[in-house]
Amino acid sequence: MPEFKTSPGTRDILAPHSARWRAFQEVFARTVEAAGYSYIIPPMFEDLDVFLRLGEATEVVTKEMYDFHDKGGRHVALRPEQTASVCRAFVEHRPTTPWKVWYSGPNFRYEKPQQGRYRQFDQVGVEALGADDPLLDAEVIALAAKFYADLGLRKVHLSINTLGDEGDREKYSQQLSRYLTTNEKSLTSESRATLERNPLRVLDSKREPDQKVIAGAPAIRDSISATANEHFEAVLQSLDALNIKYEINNRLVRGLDYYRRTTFEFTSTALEAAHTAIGGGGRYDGLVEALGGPATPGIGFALGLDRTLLACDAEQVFDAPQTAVDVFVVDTVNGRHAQELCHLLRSNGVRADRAYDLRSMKAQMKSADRSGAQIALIIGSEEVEKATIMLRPMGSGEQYSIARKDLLGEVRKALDTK
RNA sequence: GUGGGCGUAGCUCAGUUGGUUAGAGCGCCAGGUUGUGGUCCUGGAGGCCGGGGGUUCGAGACCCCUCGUCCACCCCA
Repeated sequence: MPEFKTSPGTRDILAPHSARWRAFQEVFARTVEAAGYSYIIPPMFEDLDVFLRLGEATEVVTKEMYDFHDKGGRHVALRPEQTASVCRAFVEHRPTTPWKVWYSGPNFRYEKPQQGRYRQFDQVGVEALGADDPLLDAEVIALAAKFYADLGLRKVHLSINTLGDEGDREKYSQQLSRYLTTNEKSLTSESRATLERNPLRVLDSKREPDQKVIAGAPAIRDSISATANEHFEAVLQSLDALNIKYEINNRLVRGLDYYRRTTFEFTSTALEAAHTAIGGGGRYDGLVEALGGPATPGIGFALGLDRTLLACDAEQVFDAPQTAVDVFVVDTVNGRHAQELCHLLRSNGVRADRAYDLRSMKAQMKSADRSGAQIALIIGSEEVEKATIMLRPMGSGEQYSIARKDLLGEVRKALDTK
């Protein structure tokens, strides 16, 4: 057993999986940049207070933060998500609105790891700040849906809800609290504890006894303001116009307390177990203000790479891309011919690799096979004498001699006909 | 954070009621083929049986602790 292993909830991502990750990020970049979102790279840690603004009832903040004091005595934390950082960046730089950005990178939450749940986990996402327009809500949701489709996913389910405005949320929270308190005896002890902290979160409970109580709970849509309701209607209408299928789920509250109005979640129906949630987001119209900026509306979403890729596995789509070289050079003379040929080929845009330590031809051919190269170039003493190279298209069982000076042309020709 | 399953070779896993030098397949290396891979054959390397303690004449198997991992809850991506 090795002395050192990765920390719990972290892991190395090796080929071919790593190539898939990169491709994933590239597809995302293409999708959102085509909609006018620019790339932002926020720092991985910030002043702890930035994240505390996410809400005192948010478990991500209260229980799962990776925080520490740095050598200068600052109390900092690894980011648990990126929305807060983006809003902080907005306040710090005051870009013109609407400010539409996308990001990609790791976040950190101190949780008990499971499949699809890591302490360091990657998300991609977008945030759009400075516009109230319900059409923007629909655009953001449509963008996420398009991205899933671009990956090839079909079994993605969209749930949507509105939490009303700040006052509505509070009003509903009290109303719900009254209802739940009345029925407290029927709730599980866990939910009774949750009820103390944040009544809205009780709606998330999947426990049987709670489900019965929740089924009879008042719905938030009945207690939101006319303007918030109007906003929600407009979002739905726009989604209909874009032909995006959704299900209104008035129990959907989500774990981050900053959400106002529109909130949504994508689940994969191809996945089972606890990690079906592959992405989500919503409006957070009070967050910029909470971070000391001017009242600025905002909306965004984040998708988990791991879970989305698990969904891809389940649907057997979005395979890892091939990263093979084009050519493998076998040199049984001294290795220097391979060195020079590789250099020449690479300089001319041909992907080339070789073996080292002057191993036997058999061993080098085996490496050539494993490399996935389409052709092997073989150089032995005979070739060196005649200034030729043996060109062997892999898989054909045939090979032919070419003049060394014709290398580039012959290689290109052989690659083309493949 | 709570509860449960599982930790044996690089990987996937066997390992009888505790009994001598711990196995297989795949992968890796070498040879069969002194210039040729993908098939086949032969051989080889590679394990403090997750770690620590205990029971026993004897532990990979049993007990305790610990760490890791997986599953459920919780939370969420």
